[in-house]
Amino acid sequence: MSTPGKHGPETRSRILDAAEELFVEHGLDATSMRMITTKAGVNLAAVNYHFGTKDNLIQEIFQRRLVELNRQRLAALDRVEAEVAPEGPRPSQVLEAFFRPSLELATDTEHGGRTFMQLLGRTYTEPNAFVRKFLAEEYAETLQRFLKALYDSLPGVPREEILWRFHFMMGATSYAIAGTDTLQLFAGKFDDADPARLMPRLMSFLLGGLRAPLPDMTHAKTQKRGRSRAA
Amino acid sequence: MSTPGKHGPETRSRILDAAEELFVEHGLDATSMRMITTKAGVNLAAVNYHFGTKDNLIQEIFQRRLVELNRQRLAALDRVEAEVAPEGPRPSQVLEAFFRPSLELATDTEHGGRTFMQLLGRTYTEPNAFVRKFLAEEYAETLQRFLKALYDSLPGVPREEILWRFHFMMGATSYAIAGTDTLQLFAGKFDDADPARLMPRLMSFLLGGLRAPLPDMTHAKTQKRGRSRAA
DNA sequence: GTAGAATTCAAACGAACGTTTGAATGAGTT
DNA sequence: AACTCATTCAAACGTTCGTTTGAATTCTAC
Repeated sequence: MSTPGKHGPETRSRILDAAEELFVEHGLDATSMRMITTKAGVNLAAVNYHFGTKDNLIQEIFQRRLVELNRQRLAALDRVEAEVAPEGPRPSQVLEAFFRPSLELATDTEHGGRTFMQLLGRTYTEPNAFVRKFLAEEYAETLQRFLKALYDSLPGVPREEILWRFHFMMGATSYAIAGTDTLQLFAGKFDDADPARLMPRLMSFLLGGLRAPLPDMTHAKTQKRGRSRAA
Repeated sequence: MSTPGKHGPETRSRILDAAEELFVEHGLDATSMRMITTKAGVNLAAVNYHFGTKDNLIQEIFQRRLVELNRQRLAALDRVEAEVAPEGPRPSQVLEAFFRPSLELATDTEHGGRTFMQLLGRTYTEPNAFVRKFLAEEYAETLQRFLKALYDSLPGVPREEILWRFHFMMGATSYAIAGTDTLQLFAGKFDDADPARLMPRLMSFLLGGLRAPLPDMTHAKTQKRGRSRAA
């Protein structure tokens, strides 16, 4: 079936790399087959020959990266769980295991890692049903394990709150990676996008948010206006 | 045929409402003129007649909401600045002035406010150049005033750090509004999407992140790429 | 060196896109 | 009544889309 290339084994990867860049630049829908094949320097029909459909191409792009990314995340979680056997890992260690691999991938400019992470961040909110479906499948196991680890590391905190805060953290991280230009458009300056400095900045913020005092939900149902107390 | 013999100014707003919903559901590109006019129950040519082009329609949808949203934000900032004349507002008050109007708009299900805020959250990362351009223009003044207020409320904290954290906060908020279904896909349960409970949850998280200890950047500078070298 | 499979290629496919057209239809004015 | 002007309508415009086709080309193996 998928017997490796006889002719030019480069063609497949040339397409993948070109498509990845174009998807980041223009979005999934706005990137046409002709743009991809032109940039890759291959024939138009090559995409359908090697990948079948455009959706399949998209799926392969995400899979080749996500499988490796989540493998690293789970390995990191295994590591910290093995280290601190008795009491289990601390919340900061769980967060590090989850977010550091993605930030390190976002640092890699040589192999397109940064390109892909920008694409991934944008795709979390992509309405495309096909994309959302396998994104959920690809993340299911990883999310489940990390949420459990986070629950265990924060005994006494309602799981619903942890889930929400994990949601917030993923949003902050995605924007940090995907949309440097977003705030750049907004705020002007912002020349310093050095990803090596991003990690400590983001981790401080995420930990501060995760460990913030729980909100007072006593009259949250009807509350329209009013000042939630800040510690 | 579809509208029995009546001419009316409804056509414009019918198109706007239908388009807003469809843009949220399928994205800007994937929503066609024919989908919009069919849902609105108007003739295909009506969009071009009333709005000129599809891009103009998109722009009008965002403008009619964003102008009002940023007006509310600035009014709220004026209010807190007038109240606490001498020492200036506290960070929590600045954040409230910025984020509460958007969350309240996201609560409004009757007039499509929630629909629009989901669309807006997704659009922050939209590659569409046309959309990004006027989004930046529309936000320029508001962002500038709020960043200044935030700088003043946190004397001694490097502005670069505040800018980053504001970026993180916008990311977390956008995801909280736009992508409840994102985490829902990931995590399963999550039935409770009551926006009235979202506000205190989010504010606690944001304040915790904003006031987190500053990261230690002592040796983050020189390290460019991964840890290929042992220290 | 020739058979046969794998890959590339130029060309075309039908469908869907945003937009334009020109005639039909309505309400308001004189 | 007739005229005006804004709006609606069915139909078509040219373009681009993702995909398919069938012949050429290149590689592998005998």
